[in-house]
Amino acid sequence: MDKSIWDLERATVVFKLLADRTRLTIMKILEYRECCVCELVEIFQVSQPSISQHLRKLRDAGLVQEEKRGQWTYYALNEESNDFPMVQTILQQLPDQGTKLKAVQQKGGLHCSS
Amino acid sequence: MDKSIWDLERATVVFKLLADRTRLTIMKILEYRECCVCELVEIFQVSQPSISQHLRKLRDAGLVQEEKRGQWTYYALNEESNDFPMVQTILQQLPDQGTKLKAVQQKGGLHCSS
DNA sequence: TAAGTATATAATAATATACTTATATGGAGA
DNA sequence: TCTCCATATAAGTATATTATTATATACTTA
Repeated sequence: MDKSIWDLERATVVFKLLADRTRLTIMKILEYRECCVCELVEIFQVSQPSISQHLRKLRDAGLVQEEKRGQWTYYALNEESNDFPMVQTILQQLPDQGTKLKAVQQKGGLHCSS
Repeated sequence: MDKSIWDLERATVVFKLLADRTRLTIMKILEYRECCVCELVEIFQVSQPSISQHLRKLRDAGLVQEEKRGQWTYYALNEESNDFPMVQTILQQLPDQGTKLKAVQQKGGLHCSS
């Protein structure tokens, strides 16, 4: 359990990032497991650049980290972030989004190793 | 303690409202006690209409409730809101802002009964 | 090396946000 | 009633946000 006090200024930054349906869902999915960009593109009804831009915002703020493996880029929650306890506390309250990921896996067609 | 699961869509709405320094601070102040508009105007470095507009957004979303008493309008957290548990969980993590209110009281000059 | 796939970036457009000043409304008291 | 004070609303402006399409980059494999 998170006992820390959140910096108010920092909280507004994090809230702004989470105040978007796509980004908030991405974060909850990443709480379930790390994830390749192509999987996220499949899940949402928006273009690939749009997903990339959302991921960049989350990464610029340090909320997620990227790791390139071969042709693919994987994103994961950044557990080293000072904001991680805040993020975790919030994500824990949200309904599971893992099923979205499973649906994409089921459907097949992606070549990433997830 | 809040055990409820937050609706994801609703969470983005609340985060958007709290993703502003002024509004987030107002909410934390109102957690301390209900408050007259004129007190809030004193606390922040923005114009009175700006405060009114922030309050309206919070009220339109049901996060706060207004009550007119005589010449003054008092705002308080709306504990009846479905979002109140979420709001409360968040506010509890933020640093106290009650001192801002006390500073205004000390300074005097306001005629409201707070 | 050519072609295909995965991802990022650039440019742009539509919309939303948050402030300002000016003005309206409505209660309180002389 | 006239005026003052508290608050809300309107209008305008600057900036931010989020999507799109077009294009660039980089790895992979034939």
